[in-house]
Amino acid sequence: MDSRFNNSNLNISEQDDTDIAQDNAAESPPSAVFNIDSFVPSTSSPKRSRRAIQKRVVQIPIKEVEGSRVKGESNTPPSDSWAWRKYGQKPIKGSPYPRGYYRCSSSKGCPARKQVERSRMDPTMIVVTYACEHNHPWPASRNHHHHHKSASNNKAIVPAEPVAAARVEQEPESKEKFAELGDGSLMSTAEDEFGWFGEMERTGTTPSAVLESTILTGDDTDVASMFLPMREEDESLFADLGELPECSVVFRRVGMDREEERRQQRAAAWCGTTS
DNA sequence: CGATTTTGACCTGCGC
DNA sequence: GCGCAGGTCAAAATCG
Repeated sequence: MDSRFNNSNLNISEQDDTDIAQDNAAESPPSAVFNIDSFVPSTSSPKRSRRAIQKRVVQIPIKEVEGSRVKGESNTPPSDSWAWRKYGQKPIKGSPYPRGYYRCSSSKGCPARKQVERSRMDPTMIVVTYACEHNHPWPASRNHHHHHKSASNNKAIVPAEPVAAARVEQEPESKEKFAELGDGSLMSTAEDEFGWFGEMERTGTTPSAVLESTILTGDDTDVASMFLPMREEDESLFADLGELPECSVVFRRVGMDREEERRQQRAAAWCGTTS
């Protein structure tokens, strides 16, 4: 239906965090499509938590990122407007490409994280998953001053701020499923539920695709609020996203947690403070 | 010299 | 209970 999202180049998928939120997943989709793991530190028990987490997935053509020259052209995180510090990398089971884990370095306790990996389906695409708390805005980009990439290794990561993201994964074998998802349910849902979805396109950002999802855990009370249109914060987030390379796909996920606020509060404080 | 990346070890959730 | 996957930590190495 949405020709815009119909590009075979883009793949958008949504994952169910149901697992995280609830033990019984109505249907556990085969590992096929996407799996979103909780970005949340294991410290928090996945069972009933209330922390809200936003996740956004962005797909960017490697071309745009062409930062990989000598290094391992595996996954070069596209530069956004925030600062990130890589804290890990792991090979992913069905994918020939590793996944890099980044943490926001704009502000000290910033909880924002992001994962960067090459799309299995489209090796030409880089999938970036941003994750952050729903309630707190990303820290101000600290790289405002110097915005050159850290040349440490050829990596071009400019300070970026965390947004929230979801990770997109695709299975080589279950492309069909994927297609279905991307095509219909998901997309429509997005459109219906979120007006911004459409706006984004208009904005001229021309992202390949955008997806937003809300993850609820335990309570549905907040669900409503979460689903509602985005707030200022969200907007800003998007604005930031606008900086992303053209054809990018953005997904967003929101989840809620309950305990663990402590940690987050701290973090939030940091980020929110905009130190 | 400080900020980051690299990389293997460690930890946790999940499925069998 | 064990092993697999995925995510994070931490120490050493690098970059600027």
